[in-house]
Amino acid sequence: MTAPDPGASPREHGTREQDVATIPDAAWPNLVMMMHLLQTSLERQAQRDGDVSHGQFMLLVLLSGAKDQTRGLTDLADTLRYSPSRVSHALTVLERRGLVTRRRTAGGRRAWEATLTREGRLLTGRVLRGQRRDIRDPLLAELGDADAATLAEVSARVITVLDEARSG
Amino acid sequence: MTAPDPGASPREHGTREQDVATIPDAAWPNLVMMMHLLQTSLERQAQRDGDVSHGQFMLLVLLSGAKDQTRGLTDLADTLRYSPSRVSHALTVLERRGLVTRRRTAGGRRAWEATLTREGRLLTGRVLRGQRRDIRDPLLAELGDADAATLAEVSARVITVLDEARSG
DNA sequence: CAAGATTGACTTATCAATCTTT
DNA sequence: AAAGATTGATAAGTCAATCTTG
Repeated sequence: MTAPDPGASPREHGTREQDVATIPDAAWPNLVMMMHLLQTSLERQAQRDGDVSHGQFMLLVLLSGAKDQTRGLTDLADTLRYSPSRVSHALTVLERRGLVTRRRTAGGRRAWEATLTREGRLLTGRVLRGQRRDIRDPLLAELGDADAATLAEVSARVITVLDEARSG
Repeated sequence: MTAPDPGASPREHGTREQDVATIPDAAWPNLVMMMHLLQTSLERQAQRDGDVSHGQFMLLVLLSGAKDQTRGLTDLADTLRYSPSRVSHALTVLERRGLVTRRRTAGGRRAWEATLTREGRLLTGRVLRGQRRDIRDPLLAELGDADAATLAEVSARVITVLDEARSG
């Protein structure tokens, strides 16, 4: 399949040859389609290997990488751009399944924090392994180290831009 | 913010300096986070400028780029990896709003096709302009032509890989 | 009273079951 | 009967309103 063209200006091409000078015009539609397809893969895989949505899974991943497997709810929400409501609903489900626990933060604050349970750690590991095996590894292998490195850099820059657009 | 590390192997770094040889290890978490943040932006923008979900919007975009603004339902589903059900539900909403019409395909087949209405075209254009102005342009400007070109290529390759994983 | 979080109503997405046309 | 699409039940995400603690 060739990428469809969401976002490109409607214009005719004189030839079918790839026009190097206009490649940047394809950047956006390609990027949008790539993100869509990859996200779709990630969602299916998280559902299949862990019976969790990818949105829930990202919360688990954040916790699994945190000190004491614990982070504040507002912090989780800010990092992932989730609404407080979304975090709350998601944690309710995850807590019911015994994957996380919620408790008040120490220090007499009015905030709460979530902690990954042992079960949560196991599930997160299982889903991560499937993700690496079925999605990440084949993809990065296909790209090769050089392109993977470029992608890492570009992604980091995009993340920075989007972060600044939020806070700045 | 720095990218969190979903999918990276848990290992300690000896130093805080950026280790060039290990940049590819960051490719995956960066990519996952970038996709998440960008998708989030796209969803909010489509909702804001068109009162449609990004999932619905992509259907509109496919139609807007098609001959006679028309495509078969199965074709739409295949391209976007939507289930038949999802396409049907989405078109029901879009049709109710007067943005698309559904009719049987010519040629005595049992298939159906969807066509963008004039209103649908207007809305799609409006959302696309907002998307370009608020998301695409700032982002690609920040990246510069060279990186945008690389991103386009890499995205195209990823799309191909994911397409082959499906059909092959 | 305001920061921080939850609740409830509504929309979107998914999965299984069903209907329709050839 | 099988391709192509719809329907209906459930789960996830969003927005506005509300509860709670310092």
